[in-house]
Formats: sequence, C-alpha cells, structure tokens
Amino acid sequence: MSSMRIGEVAKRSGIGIETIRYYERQGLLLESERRPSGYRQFDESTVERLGYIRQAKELGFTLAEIRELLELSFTQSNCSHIHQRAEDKISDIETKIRSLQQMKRALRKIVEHCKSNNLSADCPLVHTNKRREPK
Amino acid sequence: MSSMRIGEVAKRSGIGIETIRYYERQGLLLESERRPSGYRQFDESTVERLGYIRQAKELGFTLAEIRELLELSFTQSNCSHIHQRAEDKISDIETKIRSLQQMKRALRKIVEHCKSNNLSADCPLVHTNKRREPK
DNA sequence: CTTGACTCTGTAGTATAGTCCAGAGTGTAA
DNA sequence: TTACACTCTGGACTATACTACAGAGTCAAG
Repeated sequence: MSSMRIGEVAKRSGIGIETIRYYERQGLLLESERRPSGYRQFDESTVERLGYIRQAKELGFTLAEIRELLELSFTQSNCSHIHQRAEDKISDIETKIRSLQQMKRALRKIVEHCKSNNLSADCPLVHTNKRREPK
Repeated sequence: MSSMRIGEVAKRSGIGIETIRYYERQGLLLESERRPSGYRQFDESTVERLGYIRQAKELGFTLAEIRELLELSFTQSNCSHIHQRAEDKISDIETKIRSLQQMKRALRKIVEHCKSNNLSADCPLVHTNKRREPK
C-alpha cells in the first residue's frame, strides 16, 4: 500500500478528497507525485500528516499555524532559525495546556458540587447507569 | 466601576464592540440590562465572561461549544443533566491536553536534535542571546 | 444649545476553511 | 469496447465568526 490514489488516502485519513486537494493548494501537503495520467500518488506518510493536521485543528491552530508546525516537524532542514521558532511553539502549547487544566478544574468543581448536593436526593444522573451514544 | 457601557467593556476585555454585540446575539452573553436610552449596561462579570470566551476560542472551541461550557460554568441550575455533560466536557479537555503534550514532546525532540547537531558549529541561534518582542 | 464622542439597530461585507459541481479524462472488469 | 467508478481543474457556493457601515438617537462639556 505504498502508492495510493486520493480516494484511498481520504478513506484512511478520514478527510475528504476535496479537503485534501484544498490542503495541497494551501501548502500543507507537499506537491504530490503524479502519474502520467495526472492522478496524484500518495504514500502512508501523507495519511500520517493528515492525521496531524486534523489533530492540530481540533486544538485550535489555524491552517497557517499548522503549516508552520509541519515545517518544523517534518523538515530536516538545518538548525538555523528553527530552534527559536520551535521554542516559541512549545511555549504557546504550554499556555494552552495550562488553560485547559484550568477549565478542567472548574468543571471538576461543578461535578463535585453536583454530587455532594444531590447525591441522595434529586439527581437522577448520578444514579443512572448512563452511557452515551458514540456520536 | 459597577456599571459600564459597551465601550468600556470592550476596552477592558480587549474584545471589539461589534463582537460583543455579536456574542450577545449568539447567546454567549446574557441579555444585557438597558438604560432608558437603550444603552447596554454591563458589570465586571461580563468582562470575566468575555475573557473566558477568548481563552476558550484560542483552545479551538467553537462558539456553540463555548455557549455550552458557559451554561455549565455560570449557571447555578440544579444538578440534573448537568453532571454528565460536564463529565463529557472534561474528557474532551483531557484528550486535548494529551494531544498538546504529544505535540510538545515532538517539538522538544526537534530542539534537542538541533542543539546536539549544531551546538558547536553552524547554529547561530543557540548562541545568540535571543529575546522576543512581547507581541 | 451645540459639538464631538458614544451608542443604537439593521444590513452588508470579509476571511477562513472548507464543500460542491461541471465538464473532461482515466482505468479496469466484464 | 463499453460501462462504471475514479480523478482532474477551475470556479462557484456555504458556514462560521467576525467587521464595517448607514442613519439615527444619547449625553456631557464648554
């Protein structure tokens, strides 16, 4: 499975064909190899890269930021000027982690408050064997 | 400073006037008090709330998700059906934190690699007393 | 009592990130 | 050798989240 067409990559990565072409135009994917017919050819690394993009998007990075992250992460360029940019990204990420931990603590407090207030009385959900539909 | 007009709130929160009105329309802010003239009146809690919104946006939550988070965090409604939703949010947040930690490790690796490869030779930035402009 | 800064509503425009064709070519299985 | 699924480019369309007016009212200082 070392050479895939775009439909296969879309299936494997869970990202639509049109979106993959769009990412290519935006410079998030390297210009892809082409068959004589003009069909794009991809390998497994593109699937990985698309997974990375999806994840980064969920974390609130814009496509422009993701392009930067990809350049840092997938380029074996020499050190110059990479070092500082990587440090900067790391500290952005640390800030995000701290914010999320703070949100989590706040929500945790709500849950605790809820439990102690309503455990014995009027909180159906605490007692219910609740499960969620997966999407 | 318990009663502010929209311009003051905008200044304090760093969020534009038009955006604040937009958030109100989208239900992220409670319907604001009005003076007889029709001018909105806010207090400090709105500034806080706007800060929370800004932070959540940076973390990749959509306005719809933020509305949910706000309902959970700023409503003293009784426990019913809040509990599970809060738990769900917490586990979303934990996933985000794990992803960020993974990204951070990857970037850290790049920095390390960079240091060990170029420390003595051709990596100007490692040696430079680099500082960043704050924004 | 006017002037300049501020606010109101309603509507239109913009940027980002896709998503959806149309019309044409490709590839392969029956 | 044709039928059907797949792919190509280019351009138009959409949703989300703002952002920018126009035209009218508010308000405090001088």
